[in-house]
Amino acid sequence: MSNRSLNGPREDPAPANEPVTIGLVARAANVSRATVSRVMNGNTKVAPHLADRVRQAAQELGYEPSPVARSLALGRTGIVAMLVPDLGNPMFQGILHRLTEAAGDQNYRLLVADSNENLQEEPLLAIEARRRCDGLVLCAPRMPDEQLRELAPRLSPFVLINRELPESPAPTLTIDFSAGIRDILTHLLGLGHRRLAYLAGPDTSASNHARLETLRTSAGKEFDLVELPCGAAFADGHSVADQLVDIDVTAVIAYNDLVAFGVLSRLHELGISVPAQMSVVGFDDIEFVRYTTPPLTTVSVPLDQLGPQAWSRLWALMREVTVEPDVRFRPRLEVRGSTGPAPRD
Amino acid sequence: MSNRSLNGPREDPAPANEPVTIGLVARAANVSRATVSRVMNGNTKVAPHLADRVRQAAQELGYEPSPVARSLALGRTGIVAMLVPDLGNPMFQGILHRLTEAAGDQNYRLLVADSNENLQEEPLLAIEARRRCDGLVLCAPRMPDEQLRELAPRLSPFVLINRELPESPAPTLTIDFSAGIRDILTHLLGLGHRRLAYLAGPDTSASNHARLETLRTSAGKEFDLVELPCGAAFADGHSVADQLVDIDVTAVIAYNDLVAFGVLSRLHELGISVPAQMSVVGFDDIEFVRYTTPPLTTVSVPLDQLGPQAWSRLWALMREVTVEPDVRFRPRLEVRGSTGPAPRD
DNA sequence: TTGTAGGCGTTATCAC
DNA sequence: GTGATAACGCCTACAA
Repeated sequence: MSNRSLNGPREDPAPANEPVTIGLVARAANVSRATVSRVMNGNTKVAPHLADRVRQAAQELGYEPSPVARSLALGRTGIVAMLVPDLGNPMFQGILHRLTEAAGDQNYRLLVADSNENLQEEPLLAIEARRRCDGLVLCAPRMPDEQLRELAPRLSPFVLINRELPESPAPTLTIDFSAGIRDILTHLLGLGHRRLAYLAGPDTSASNHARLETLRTSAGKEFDLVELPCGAAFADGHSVADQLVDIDVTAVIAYNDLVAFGVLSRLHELGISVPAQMSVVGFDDIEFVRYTTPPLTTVSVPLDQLGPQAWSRLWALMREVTVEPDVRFRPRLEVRGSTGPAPRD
Repeated sequence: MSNRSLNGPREDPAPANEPVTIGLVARAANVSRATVSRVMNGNTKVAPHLADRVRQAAQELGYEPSPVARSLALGRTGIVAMLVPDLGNPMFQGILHRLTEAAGDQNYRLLVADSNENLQEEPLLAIEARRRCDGLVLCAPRMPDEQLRELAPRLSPFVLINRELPESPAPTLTIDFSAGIRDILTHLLGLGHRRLAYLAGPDTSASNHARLETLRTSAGKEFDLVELPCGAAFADGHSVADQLVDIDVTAVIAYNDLVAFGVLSRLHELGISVPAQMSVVGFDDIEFVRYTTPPLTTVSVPLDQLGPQAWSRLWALMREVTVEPDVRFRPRLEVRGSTGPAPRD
């Protein structure tokens, strides 16, 4: 049993542990609460000797304004929220990192909500998160357009990340997945590959649809396409890799880097050499894939920019100033060691 | 320029866009605000027909209680914070993920603060984060004992993660780094390695000290130890690997998995075969290292448990009930493919 | 059961 | 410049 919550011997005999509020400081400094408030915020001018008294009293009492009370009085919390579909996905790590950083520079804090891919709860979570703060960065790639649209008014101000929403009422940051796929195709076809596999992500995923559509419309003439249901995680790639050997493809396009990494691993276990026998391509360019063996050819999505760009738009929205235009990030093909000429056979 | 912030044609002609508060609902339902409050919270009994009127009014007006106002009135926010030294480190991803999940089950949200390894700001950040919510999970492995100790009263209730603090006033979850190192040594010595390198992490890192100390006290009799300053990131491992070839070691112990991964990658580039020519060991067992080539031998730290365990303690603290005892997690050696018998030479 | 009224800790608008 | 005083939106004794 812990005794940590027991009170030690009382040290302050007098004030019976009165919570240290602005009123207490005011009394101690013999001024009004208004004056204490002014000193703490430094906006208005107050007489130097009074200010000193206040500061000293605050110091001695260990006073600090209550953020909650300030939030209520000011009508703003100094917090923004970000909702992600799966905190476990490394993709979000960079976004969160940079978003926290950017927001922090303006003295805003970040609340993170994780819907855990639970589409039922997502709308409520978003609303709740939003209500707790001043703005929202929403990443909900699986939410139906219609639902998102009717949700929008209750989420504003917010910025939308990593998904399309035609006629979006909110600033939107997207990634041109189609362009990325086209780059990959050009690359692989140039290497002589004519029969490709696509390891599909979750079929609720908008970005998976975008990839798939581009692939399907391109397939047929120059190359054959085999679609394999897979998923979005390491383990999915790892376990799907066995199927690859049977279907006679020379190159694999994975839904994302995690999957590609799993494939790489499994192929190695199977003794299939990459890229000599099989080329593998990822998507996202999350940090560590340049260190895989061989380093993964992938499409680099500028994840690092997503955070700051989202922040600057949200910041503009909250101040009601002009918002920068939407941007659709053009991914960049990163050719590394996991792709090579198609085996002659 | 975006026209998103312009108001569309006013749709509600009557109530001049009055903010929808509890008072509005009360008027609409023709009851007192107290009654609305009671209905919304469902604690007290109110007459069914009144309750219905209230619910309907709330529904129509789109009313939802303000979390900020509730927080002020109730004296609790329903938020907990976690402070991490570097959100970019994958190690925290799992912790955050699970912590968010566990807290969410109790309807608590998570605020995340990232000190970005800035030791100056860290105390203020911790205090600020804590004040915004009901409790704190603190991960500050570089903060001096003394400072943390004097900070403690202002952070309470909080739980301490991933560091030691003798006589800690807060519940503490630590990892037995020494034991992990000892396991690694036993493993490597058993494989015949007699000359090892340690790639040191940041020298402000408490966990680095723990590892180092164990290594140093063990070294000398059975094996030689070469310490190489390195760091905590992929890139650090990658760039330090070149030095390994010159110092004639047969095995490397990396500060963490990231570093080990970087080493693996560089060794492969250099044509040095792992484990035939060099064994490599990591630390942490972050998710993807089982997929490296070869899969990384590492010490598995039960990161997944850190989040939930931290939460349950914080939860207990906040409710002022008995707190579970501290736990020092015993890491488990995961022997995979990156270690093997020392080369005969 | 329901309403009245006061409080949660700040900030902001007034007079002085 | 400074101090009352009224918000901010909600909750909860207490009284009816």
